[in-house]
Amino acid sequence: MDSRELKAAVLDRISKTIEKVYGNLPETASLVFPPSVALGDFAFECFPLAKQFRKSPTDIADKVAKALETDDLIQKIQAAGPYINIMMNRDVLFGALCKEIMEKESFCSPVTDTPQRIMVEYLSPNTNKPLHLGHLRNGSLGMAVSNLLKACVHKVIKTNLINNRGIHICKSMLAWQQWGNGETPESSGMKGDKFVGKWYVRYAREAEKDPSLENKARQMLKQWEDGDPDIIRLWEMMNSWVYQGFAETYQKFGLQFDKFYYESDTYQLGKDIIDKGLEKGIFHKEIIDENSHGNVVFYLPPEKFGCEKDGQPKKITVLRHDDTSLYMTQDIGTALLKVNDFNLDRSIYVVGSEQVYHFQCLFEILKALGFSWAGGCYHLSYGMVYLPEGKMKSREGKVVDADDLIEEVERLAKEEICKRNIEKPLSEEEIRTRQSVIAMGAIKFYLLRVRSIQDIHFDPQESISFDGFTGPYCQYAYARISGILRNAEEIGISIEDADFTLLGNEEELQLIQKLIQFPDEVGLSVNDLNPARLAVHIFNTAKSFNQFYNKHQVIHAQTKQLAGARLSLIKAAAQVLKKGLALLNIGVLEKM
RNA sequence: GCGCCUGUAGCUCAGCUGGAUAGAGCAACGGACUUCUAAUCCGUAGGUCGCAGGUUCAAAUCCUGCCAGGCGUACCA
Repeated sequence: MDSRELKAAVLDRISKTIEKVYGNLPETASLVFPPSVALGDFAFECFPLAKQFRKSPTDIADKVAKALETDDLIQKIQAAGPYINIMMNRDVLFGALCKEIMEKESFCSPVTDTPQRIMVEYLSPNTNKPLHLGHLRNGSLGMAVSNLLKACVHKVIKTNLINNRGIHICKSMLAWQQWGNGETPESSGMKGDKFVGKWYVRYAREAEKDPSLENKARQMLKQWEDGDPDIIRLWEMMNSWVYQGFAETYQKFGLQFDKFYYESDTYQLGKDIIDKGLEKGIFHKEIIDENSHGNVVFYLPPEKFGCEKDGQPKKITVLRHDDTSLYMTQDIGTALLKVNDFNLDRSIYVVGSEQVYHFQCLFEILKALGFSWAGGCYHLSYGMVYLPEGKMKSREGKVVDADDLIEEVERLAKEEICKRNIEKPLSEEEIRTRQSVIAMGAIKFYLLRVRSIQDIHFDPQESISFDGFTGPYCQYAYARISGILRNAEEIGISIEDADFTLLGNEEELQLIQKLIQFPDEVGLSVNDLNPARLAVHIFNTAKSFNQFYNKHQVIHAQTKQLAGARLSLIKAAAQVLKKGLALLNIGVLEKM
């Protein structure tokens, strides 16, 4: 019996009792958890019934509690004010549930009745600079959301839309062309994305002194769109450097993609759609005057987007007057391509919150174009990452580089690992594995533990901490359980000996409660596309285990029946921790 | 100006489909390792839930107004 069936069975008995007492089934009924496990395992609130039966909730609680009978499932019933507190049979609460968790792989999955085809586009880097902390936040979110949706048995397609064309890309190309002297990542010993990023920064520096560069970059963009072979060759070469560099970081940070889109492949489709839309009168070619430049624009519906000061509807440019495309052009093309390729029900865009307006406009345009699937598009936005000295600005080199951060946290993890294994030094290989799992866990957890809508104020000290509400704290709980399981096996303690009626102290109840709550927490995290909720719950589970661990013995318990029962409990807890962390794309270690 | 978001303990944040005493982590202070890994645990201290109204038996949570901060306001992405 899993936790949902367990709750449903309890609720069913309460509902039937209410019907017996008041003649009608309750209109709404759900179980909650008492503020303290000493009160009971579940609680039923009678507030909603007060209206239905025109009685005070305290009265109802009292009457229903008296009428409820104990049975194979329910051990004890007690009214407490407007609540009915329920204590479960220990054999069922601990035994059946732990067995379920240990044996059934899908124990935590809130499987949906209506599986959908869902695309999660995330990361979507520019090919003119290396990945930074913001990308790590984006990547952590994208992976976690994908995992969560997949756990519900949705078909998820993880996509990376590579922004490999446009004026900004030309800038790094121009700088390399002017001052690069044929240098390559290989000849300079640099990672490819770092190398190209260097030239982007160089451009910005030179452009301050020489404003004519802006025009040269624009010219180069036009040449690129016209297919100039020299420019295309240069572009291909520099792109390949960047892709190579990105691939290393994806691998290291555990980012996976099922499909790569390249804006160089999709912008043309965007242009075609806009041409057709222009014919149909969805878009409009501006007349050139002092206010407009002859661009192709879309007028946003005023009832939704308001008006300009002069009372005109707001417009948004979808194609430049010189026929070069913009971000919006490309995004329209890509959106259609995605649906054509994968027949999607939903399309999720994991993109920073500074672009909410852009996506509101994009989705509005898609709707205006008559695409029925436009309603399935959703912008999953996340807050900015601030540094102690303010907002990250890549053009000014004011960023936390992704590779640097990873390296730094790995170094700290290594220190901790070695400190703890002085007597029996570990192999280099073992250290590398452990430091990577711990460091990645630390970074990902730090980035996922707050709601995505919140801005993150990046504190270098705190971000790499392994204490408190962190990934390594959760991993450590798992490693401790693993240690106990190893020892138990050696000593010959087995869950076969378990007598679950011996369980029921405060710490055991706290822990089992976390395991019961797990599937619902996963479900709520999926509904809100909010991995932070799950992160909190995993942490609480680890904490409940640590509290239990500090106060009670497992393999040295008074009897082997108790030892077996506790072993079963912590083994189930380990499964939940592992599964939960895996949903956040965080690994676990048997030993730390 | 307008739009969106945020405002809860010294700091970073949960809680926001209204319900039992408003929680956690960090930092501070005091304790616990001859005992399954102390990357742990326990205790102390710390809060007019931005402000003011309203709805309700019940508001951090819902509604209105205001204040403060952030982002956006498109021929950048």
